[in-house]
Amino acid sequence: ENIFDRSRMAPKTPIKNEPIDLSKQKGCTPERNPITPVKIIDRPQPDPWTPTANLKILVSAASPDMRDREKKKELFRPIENSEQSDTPDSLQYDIVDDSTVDEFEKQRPSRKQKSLGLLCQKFLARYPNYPLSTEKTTISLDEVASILGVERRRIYDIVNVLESLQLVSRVAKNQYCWHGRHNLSQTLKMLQDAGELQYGELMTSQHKEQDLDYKFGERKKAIIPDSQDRPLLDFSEPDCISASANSRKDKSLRIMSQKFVMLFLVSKTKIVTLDIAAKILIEETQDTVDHSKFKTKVRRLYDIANVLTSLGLIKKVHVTEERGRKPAFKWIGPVEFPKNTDELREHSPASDPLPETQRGACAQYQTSATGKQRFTRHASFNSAQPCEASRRKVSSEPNSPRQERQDENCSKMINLAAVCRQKIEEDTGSAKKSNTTLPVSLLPVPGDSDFCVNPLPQAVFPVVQADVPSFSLPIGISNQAPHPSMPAASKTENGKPTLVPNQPFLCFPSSSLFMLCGGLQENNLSEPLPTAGELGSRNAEAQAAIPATVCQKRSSQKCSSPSAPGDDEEPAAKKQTLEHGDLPLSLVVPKKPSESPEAESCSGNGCSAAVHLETNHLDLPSPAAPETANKESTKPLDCQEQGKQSQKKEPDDPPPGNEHISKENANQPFQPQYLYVQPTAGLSSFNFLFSANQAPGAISLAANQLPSVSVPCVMVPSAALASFPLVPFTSPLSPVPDSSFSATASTNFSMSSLASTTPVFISTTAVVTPKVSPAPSADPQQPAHPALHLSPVLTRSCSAVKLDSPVCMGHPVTLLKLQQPSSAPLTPKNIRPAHHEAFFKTPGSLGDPVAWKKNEGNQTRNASSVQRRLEISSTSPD
DNA sequence: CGCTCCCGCCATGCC
DNA sequence: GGCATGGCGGGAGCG
Repeated sequence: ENIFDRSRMAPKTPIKNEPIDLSKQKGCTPERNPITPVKIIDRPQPDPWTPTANLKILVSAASPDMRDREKKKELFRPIENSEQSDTPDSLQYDIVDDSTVDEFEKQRPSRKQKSLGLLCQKFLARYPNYPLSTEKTTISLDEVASILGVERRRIYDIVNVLESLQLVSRVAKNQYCWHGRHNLSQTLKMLQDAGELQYGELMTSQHKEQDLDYKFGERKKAIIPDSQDRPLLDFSEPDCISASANSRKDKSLRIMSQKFVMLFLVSKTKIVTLDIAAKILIEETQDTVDHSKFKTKVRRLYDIANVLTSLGLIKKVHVTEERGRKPAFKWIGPVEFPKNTDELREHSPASDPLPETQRGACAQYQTSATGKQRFTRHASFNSAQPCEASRRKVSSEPNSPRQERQDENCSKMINLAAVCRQKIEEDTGSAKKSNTTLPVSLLPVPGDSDFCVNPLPQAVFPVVQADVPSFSLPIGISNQAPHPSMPAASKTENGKPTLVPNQPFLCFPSSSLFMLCGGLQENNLSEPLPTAGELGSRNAEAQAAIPATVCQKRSSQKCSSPSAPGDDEEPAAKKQTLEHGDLPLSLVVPKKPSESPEAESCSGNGCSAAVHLETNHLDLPSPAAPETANKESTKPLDCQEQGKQSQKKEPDDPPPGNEHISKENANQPFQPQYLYVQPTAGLSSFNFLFSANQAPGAISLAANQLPSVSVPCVMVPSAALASFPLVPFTSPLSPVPDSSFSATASTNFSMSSLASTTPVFISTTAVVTPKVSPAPSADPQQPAHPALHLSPVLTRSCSAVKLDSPVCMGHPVTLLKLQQPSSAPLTPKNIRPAHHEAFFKTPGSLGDPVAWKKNEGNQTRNASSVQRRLEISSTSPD
């Protein structure tokens, strides 16, 4: 057969190598010949493979077609084999399919199967994210090409992008050196810096206008002066590489890749639409934009994006603009580096005492795998944390040997996680796109409009949960974990007011009332990445680690949010949600104002809100952190389950971590329950969501605040929703208290709008009392033993229980979560009232946003997510 | 139908 | 001239 092929193939490039039977050797040991392989295949036949064709084939096995196919198969097989053998990571997917499916199908490579992204994954699977410093892995292009069963040309595409990030460097002809992600964070930082210089202001410029920034209101300056790109970074050389080689033009792909990444890093929103990127890149090039060029650029960007996606640095999203929906990519990799800007930076390796490797791992994790990152992060965080964390938290834990271990573990875990993730993703397949749960969880992802739409069952919750927990955690908890980073980071970090959650929101049509039941968490948990499981194993250390992870998550998340609070997300998606949101949106924002003015500006836009939400999520997770340890233990299970369930998990590495956290949060404390109430009378178009968890007071607050918000829709964290089963109440409901609720609630609401405070509470717990009382006594929550302490399991059970019966009703479990915040010394109750007041007060009254923030920082956490939301809103109005 | 982006022709430049 | 690189864009797969 081989021969056969050759004959066909032959013509083109002379056989660089001698005819190799790639097929055979590949499987076996391709290694040796460095030579350029001959093209593996030429496409034997023109005939399109159609399912039908397959059938035919089947029918007549002997047909020539069959043969060809077979050939193809073989060709591909090598890939599969390599994958399998090489890396577990690789999708098993294919394999499975193969078994199940006809061989034919396998063979026929669908376009997807040949995608650059997939190819890149396979490629990456072959090498460790963080190779030991000692070992240098060299990559032979020919070898890889043959192993992966693709043309060299494709490998160039991958390698060029990887090289732009310094994951590899060119050593010699046909030889590249694999560096892994150790330097990734550094590289990204460099790019970020460079990007700021070049584009910095730019982000805004005209192009952007349209999109992201623009929306956000960032006014960016127009242009960049220097722009022209010099090659920003010539990483390549730095490494070991011999730079000798690069002369060729500018190697646009490499440069484009760097610039593209820079755009993300510079972008507040972290979302870059292809067209904008193309325009920017073209401009730099200075060319006049001509359509064809534009198209070409876009094609290249897709190539780059595919690789970056495989690296887990970006994900595809859609930005909805006035004009319509545009393809865009969102940065999901590490955002903050040590830079000054964000707190996050702290994480940065610099501070870390850890060995490079470890650092690398950290970095990797970020980029790469899901949950892993967290760990790494936190490890790094720990070290780093001091900065922020220290402030808030107590001690930053220095890196202890423990950390190192953790790191190691982390790396391992990460790998595992990565693998798992991949699998999951694969399994999930398309799923991610839509939900991207992971992303969500990880990222707050508000961005994706899609998300908004989709309530995911999965992971998302974290967000919700996060809200509460986060508060607490950050506050008190932090101690343990150095993590302060986590929650703190987002929120506390800087002392800024906590961020509002990033959570993605769900929009509900104003309709009747919906009860959301808590308990979802579990589901959410599902998301937990394998990583978590792994982590769990380690758990022991976990505590420390966990927090770290949390931190990481946060950091990651935060990064996004904090750095660009407003922008974070997607604008588009948000927009949808935002629409209503405008008001509300603004809410969130406040937190960061300090840092990002932008955010503020953005806040105006819905965007900010989204961002905030995300933040919250982050926060939440953080709180969870402590719990995490516990969870971890549990997690493993969860993970599995999750994997199945959630599948969603996406590539985002971080998410997993978050997820975990979230889960944790969810588990314990919080099962947030929300009520969605349509406003009956008073408010014309308002719908409210209440969180059961929150103290009644909170609710009441809402009412007060409401005025500011007049949105037809209520935004709910998607996560939350997802987690909860929604029960639509058509109208007043069942007799159950709920019904009462509904009634009351509605009234209240209306009231609220008018007056104030009656809080409507539905919580299962005692809370139910609708205390209208001004104060939200919040206390009910007191219980709040730190959820953390609670064993996740217990919590779950509890939640479950609650849910079960009344659940629908929304007996919400109010849990402790609030308390968690308790960790904070403050008495929640006391505090709350204050908050509430503040919150409730009209934004205007708020006047002291600062106070708010303060409160938030401390108390806020205590407050339920809802409150926060409110708060946020209030602020924004400001 | 339009978004994606695979595929591979062919230019560029080194040896 | 041979070969390594990689720019580039036609056009097909896919949703």
